[in-house]
Amino acid sequence: MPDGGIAAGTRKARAAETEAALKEAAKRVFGQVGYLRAKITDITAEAGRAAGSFYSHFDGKEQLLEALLVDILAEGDRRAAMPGHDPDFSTFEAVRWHVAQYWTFVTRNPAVILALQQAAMIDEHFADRQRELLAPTVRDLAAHLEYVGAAGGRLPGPPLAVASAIVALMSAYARTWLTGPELGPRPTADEAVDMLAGLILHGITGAPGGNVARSITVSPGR
Amino acid sequence: MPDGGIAAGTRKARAAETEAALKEAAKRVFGQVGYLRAKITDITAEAGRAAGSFYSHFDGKEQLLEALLVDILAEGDRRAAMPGHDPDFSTFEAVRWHVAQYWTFVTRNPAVILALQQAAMIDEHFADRQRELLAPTVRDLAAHLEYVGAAGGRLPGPPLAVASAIVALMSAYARTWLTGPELGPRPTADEAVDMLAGLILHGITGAPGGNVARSITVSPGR
DNA sequence: TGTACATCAGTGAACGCGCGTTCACTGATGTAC
DNA sequence: TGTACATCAGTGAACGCGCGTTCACTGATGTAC
Repeated sequence: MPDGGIAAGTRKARAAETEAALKEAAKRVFGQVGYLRAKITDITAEAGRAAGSFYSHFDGKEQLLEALLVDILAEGDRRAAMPGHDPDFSTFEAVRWHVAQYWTFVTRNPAVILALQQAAMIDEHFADRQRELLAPTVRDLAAHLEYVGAAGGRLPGPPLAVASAIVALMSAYARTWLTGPELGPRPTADEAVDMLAGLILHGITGAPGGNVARSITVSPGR
Repeated sequence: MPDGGIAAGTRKARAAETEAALKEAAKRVFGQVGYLRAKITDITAEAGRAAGSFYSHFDGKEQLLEALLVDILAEGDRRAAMPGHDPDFSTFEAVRWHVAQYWTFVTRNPAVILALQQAAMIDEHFADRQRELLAPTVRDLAAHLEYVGAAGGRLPGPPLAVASAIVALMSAYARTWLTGPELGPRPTADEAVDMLAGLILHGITGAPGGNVARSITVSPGR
């Protein structure tokens, strides 16, 4: 970020810089006051620009959120090009891997995820967007669960319904974890992931807990 | 509800009637467009009253929601005066009983619950209120889980954290169930409760499922 | 390389829409005598 | 029981605040010759 005055750069570069500044400012504002309460002028002020500047880059707050979503999805796609994972869901490691994936995604983009959750409450478009975002995870989980069923395990319900419930569990718990405060002491990210994986695999009756060697750790959001 | 014109009743009765009409209208409007998008004039129109009438009864939308919360909590307290339930959480029945309790509460008051969830996103007061509302359930669950731990079971984490996750699971799944649409076919209320109870008790590896005799069924919201 | 004009990113005061909130008014219920 | 006045629930047009959005303007970058 070269300070203005020295090397101003081309027009396009300047515009791109402002657009990026607005996006970063929006994430900070969303993180502080949430999407619904965030005013356009909060965002421009945080970015150090005039109010009118906003509309040279976005049509409105919705379009800005949409742009942020596209950004994190693009990043997610890059990450998705990964080696195939273990389909055997009867091992703690396999389950934990999925939970950790999800957890990393959420903690990397907390402001955008929270913004989407809020936007989805009043805007049908973003409600759809949220479902789209979670659908691949649900389907992937459901496929694993069918494997469990085929291998003789007894699921508590149809694979798709159980997968939905598990995703609901993860996103809801992630939200309470992100926004706190909770009743007890807040678990660390690794503890939270261990607990969720244990709960998903074995419920409340006997689970490996956190004392199993981990091949995948949760990377902290930077 | 005697129609106006015949027996107008006393002033107080008339006022109480209007207040009740506003509350009922609010529930309908909240159910249709949600709390955040609901306008005061939507509510008064739905109740068949003039806009100004609203402020003879409530100071604003927040106070109206607060009144609705007090109503359902009062009803909940009446219900709470119930025979003590089985503390042994290793049986499917005991777990299912709790899930069914929660499910009944939510499906009886869907509009108010959804409104609270929305209000909690932008209003710290209602965020606190929501935590207050769930805290007894979390603590009750945690107590049961300690019992499980004492009886030799191995929990996936500290009782309070596991209880939090379970409550998060129930409320999040209830919300997707209420607001739909989901990916697969929507389970019935009994199926949903069976699945949640099975998931909580045994996770995805072997659970009684729905083929166990039920002592407590879910009463449909009327 | 230099000059004149065009284009564009960004500015911030002003505009105006939507909606919460007020208030003078109406008609009916309650009270005093 | 009857009359005159007070009080109150409800009305709906009007007001005004907050905030999104516009737009005439500025100074700098790009282009034409």
